[in-house]
Amino acid sequence: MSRARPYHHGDLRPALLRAAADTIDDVGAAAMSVREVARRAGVSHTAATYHFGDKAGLLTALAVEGYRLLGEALAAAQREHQSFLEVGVAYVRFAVTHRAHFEVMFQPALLRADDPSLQDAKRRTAVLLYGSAEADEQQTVAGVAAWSLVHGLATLWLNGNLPPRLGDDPAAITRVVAARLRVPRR
Amino acid sequence: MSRARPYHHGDLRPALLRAAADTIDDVGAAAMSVREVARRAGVSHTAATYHFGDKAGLLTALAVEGYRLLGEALAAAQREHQSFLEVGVAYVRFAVTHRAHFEVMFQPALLRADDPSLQDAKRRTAVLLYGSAEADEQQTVAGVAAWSLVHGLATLWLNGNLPPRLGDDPAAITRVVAARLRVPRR
DNA sequence: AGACTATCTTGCCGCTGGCAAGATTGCACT
DNA sequence: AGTGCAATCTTGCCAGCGGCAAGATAGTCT
Repeated sequence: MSRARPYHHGDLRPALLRAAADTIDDVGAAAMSVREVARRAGVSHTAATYHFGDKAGLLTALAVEGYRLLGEALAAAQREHQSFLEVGVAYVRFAVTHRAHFEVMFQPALLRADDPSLQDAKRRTAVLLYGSAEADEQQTVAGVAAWSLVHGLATLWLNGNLPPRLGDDPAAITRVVAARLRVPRR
Repeated sequence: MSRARPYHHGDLRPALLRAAADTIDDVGAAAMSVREVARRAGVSHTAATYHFGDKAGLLTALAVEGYRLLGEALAAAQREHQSFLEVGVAYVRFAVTHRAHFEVMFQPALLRADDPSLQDAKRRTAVLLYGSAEADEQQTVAGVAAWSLVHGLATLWLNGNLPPRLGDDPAAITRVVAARLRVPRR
């Protein structure tokens, strides 16, 4: 067989990020181990440490990737629908379809909070969600309200704290629930 | 010295729960170790295992306690203010003043999801927040919207994702932000 | 007093994260 | 084409962790 795994992987960093996301999907962020992630990627656990420094570094990289993906998803929703509501739906959809990323992004205890790329990613997302620093206060409040609602809805959905009677389609639930929010004044 | 720690602690279970909450406040739920909790309580780590079965059992007991405390806080707010909004404020206040409990309550991956006392506690809280199973759909949706908003606001506050310009008083922020919610029809 | 049970400890195991040292490889420069 | 160098990955090691089995201690009931 030709593919007798070469000494140099060649594309290990993204492979490790994929393996980490898969592992977290399976066992949760808290139970994820660097060794298991490395096993899935077919390398030793210190190979992961080499690329990310330590476990927190790996999770931080995953969170940064998550903020990037979320930003793209939200921008795409805004572009396609020109609708505030559909951006919220895209937020919940992202949380549900990227459980691992979403979970890590909002557990700062697992991350290197001082990492510049992380701070950058968070700042960019914040601007998308509640406007830049120069926005007026009303707009900021409206953004925070909307973000809070969809964020809470997504997390409550993910950990099974929503009443079953609302059905099992997160997007549909979001549309119904978010309707209770007063439309933001432009 | 008289208190040369007797073989039998006498009140270990609650002492361990307190120690666990303190530890989580310090290092986060993921980094909490049974051994550290036991050290803080002055016993061996297997003493904790004896009372709670395993680590998930300890965290489950903490979550159950959290649901109970939250329920009491919400009921008190309702009783004192007769205000839907102030119940939401109490929710956020609880999250901020009981970080450890709050963190554990909403991370089911850390818990024994099948524990009857946990399911019971969750059910009771759900009734408080979005009405009983017999409530009409409109009321349920309004409850879910309100719960989502305050839950999202609390978690975003806890992990530093809110814009600084809103100030540093969670209760005040809640009042401003929750005002964006349409008042529930009675 | 003696038996029984609840509570807690010690000793052990495999797994984990991180460090140090060494092996392998690609690349730059000559 | 070869040679030095830096990047990439491995092996070996350590203390700390969670969980199990066995044993020690103490309160309770008769």
